[in-house]
Amino acid sequence: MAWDTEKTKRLLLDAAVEEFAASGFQGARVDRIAKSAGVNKERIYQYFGNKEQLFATVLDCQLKELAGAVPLTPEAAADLPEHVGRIYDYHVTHPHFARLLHWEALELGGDCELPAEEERTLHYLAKVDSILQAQQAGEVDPRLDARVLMLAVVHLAQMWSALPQVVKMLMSGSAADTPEARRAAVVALAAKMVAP
Amino acid sequence: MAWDTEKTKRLLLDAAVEEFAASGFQGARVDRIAKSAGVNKERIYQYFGNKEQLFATVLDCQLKELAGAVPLTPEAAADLPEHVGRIYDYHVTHPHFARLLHWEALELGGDCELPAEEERTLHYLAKVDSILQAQQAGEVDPRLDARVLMLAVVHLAQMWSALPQVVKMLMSGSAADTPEARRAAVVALAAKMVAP
DNA sequence: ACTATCTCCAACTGCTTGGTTGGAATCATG
DNA sequence: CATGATTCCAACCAAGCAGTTGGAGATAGT
Repeated sequence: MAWDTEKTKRLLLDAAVEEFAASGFQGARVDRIAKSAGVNKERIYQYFGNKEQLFATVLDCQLKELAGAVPLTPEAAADLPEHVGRIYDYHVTHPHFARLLHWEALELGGDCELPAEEERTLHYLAKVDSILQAQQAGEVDPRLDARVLMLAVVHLAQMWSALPQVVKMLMSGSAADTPEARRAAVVALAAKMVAP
Repeated sequence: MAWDTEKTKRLLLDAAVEEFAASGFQGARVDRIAKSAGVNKERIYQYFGNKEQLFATVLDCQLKELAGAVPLTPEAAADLPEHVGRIYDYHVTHPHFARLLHWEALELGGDCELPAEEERTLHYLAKVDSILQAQQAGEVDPRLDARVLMLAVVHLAQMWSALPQVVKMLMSGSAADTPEARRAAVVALAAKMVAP
């Protein structure tokens, strides 16, 4: 049987995404990644160097994707609340992305060089620019700083996934608490926030 | 010299708070806690059982405190934006509390029994009640679900501390980005959100 | 002052884990 | 098909870690 090193690499990366999203860097076990990928552990060191570099690779790929996943074009910025809704949808279908983002926040913090920092910064700044245009077009309250607004959008959109334990304590046993209601709630909140 | 076991306990707990806030459960080292408290490691096992129970104790104390730190009385709920400002202040002066909250989110999640769950739930529900009263008094938009509003308040208030790397990428090199401006921004956002 | 009990600590144990190695199987090339 | 490079893997290693132990110093009751 022929070797398929690309496939092995991909298997490892996918397994690593799962493991790191679930347990973070410190909590992740290299053995588990290898085992769940059905690949020998040693491959990780040949392909990716070591655990730290594997983590960096995972963050690099996934967070790049996260920043660009729901594009905020100038047209999309005209309806910022709906955009928040779409990010919310993205978090629902890709729960490990938000987790990686938070692991990055806690384990790396804002003090050191980040994976894919330049590229992600550009992504964010492009979005800020779209918001600026929407402000000039009168579709978004021009009194708010566009960057602050962008940050608020990010946080509103992940309101339901960032602190599940708080959600649990607040929402325990509410029949009306459905995914659709949650989406509608963040969209409504965003709408009030950006209204001119 | 007389023993002062209470003091040793407190030294250990304080050191544990620092260590767990900085590194989470998996990342925290029992040796480091003991060393930074200036106490022998074995004391931890005598006083707190094991690492896990120490972590639970730390979360229990600190998160109880966090939930009750900035009380949301019915009167305070009348000016919800200013309340958000006060929570923001609290996060600025107690940065490890928010970190513990996020470590709890990532490492425990919403699926298992939480430390001090009942007490914290009561804290939160009391706050929701205050918001409900403010809504009836016409000081807060009555169309929004009070619990959702509470969740949004929590998230807005920690907008600047939860994802420092995103803040960094968004705000890099902005002279106008001061603590006062940040506070004013979250207060303004909250004001628009809750306005009837 | 004697003894039982509590507080403290240095050194130790055993397991987990990141990382390595030596060699077998597979492939590409001349 | 011979040779050298590459992919794969089981077993191994050393370090770091949570948790333990045995005994020394301090205290309180009698």
